[in-house]
Amino acid sequence: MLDFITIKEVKLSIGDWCKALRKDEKISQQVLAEELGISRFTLANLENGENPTLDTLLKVLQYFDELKNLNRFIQEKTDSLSKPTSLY
Amino acid sequence: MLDFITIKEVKLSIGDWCKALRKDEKISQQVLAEELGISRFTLANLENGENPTLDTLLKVLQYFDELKNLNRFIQEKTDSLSKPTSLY
DNA sequence: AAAAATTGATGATTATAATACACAATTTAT
DNA sequence: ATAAATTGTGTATTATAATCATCAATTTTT
Repeated sequence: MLDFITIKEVKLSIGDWCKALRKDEKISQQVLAEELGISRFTLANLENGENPTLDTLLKVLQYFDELKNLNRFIQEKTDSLSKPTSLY
Repeated sequence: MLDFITIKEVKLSIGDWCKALRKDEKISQQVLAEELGISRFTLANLENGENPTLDTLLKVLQYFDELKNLNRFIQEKTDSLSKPTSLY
């Protein structure tokens, strides 16, 4: 391995994702923040890899219709654990 | 569709995932919290679908070596957006 | 190149997540 | 069934995310 990843890196990835989603729809932080009912500062922090609440992240993902995909990803992970031990 | 998902549901999924990861290793909230340097209360809240910080979630995922997978998921999402518009 | 729009960043205040302690309720083990 | 361990939940306090206002810096538009 050696390719271990830090929490900070994941936060930056998440920030990049949120920014890409927003850019893709060509809306400003200002506008999106208003739509989500959060401050522009909070949104900027999320996009810049600061440490927001899970709620803030999920609000953004919900707006861009990414909640279902994420939920599927998570549930698959959970299911693979609760299964009778993948015998092979 | 009609199968839209709420933020609360995703939080519960995330909590279930974290709990499943912990149960899979057969360690208590107490022990895991100490390992992560967070309070047992914070960990319990995460597992019960409350609203933690992203940092708390990522600490748990890091412990169970799930950061790399998550990061890949996120970056794929980001890449698919920054690509030259999937022409079809 | 200038103007306009967008974004990054600061300080002060508010809201809330995190901590610490305790105890009840539940789950697991004997 | 009892005891032990684990987990959920309460209050009080502390740490920090979120808000609000503002201004500088950057990016985009004309």
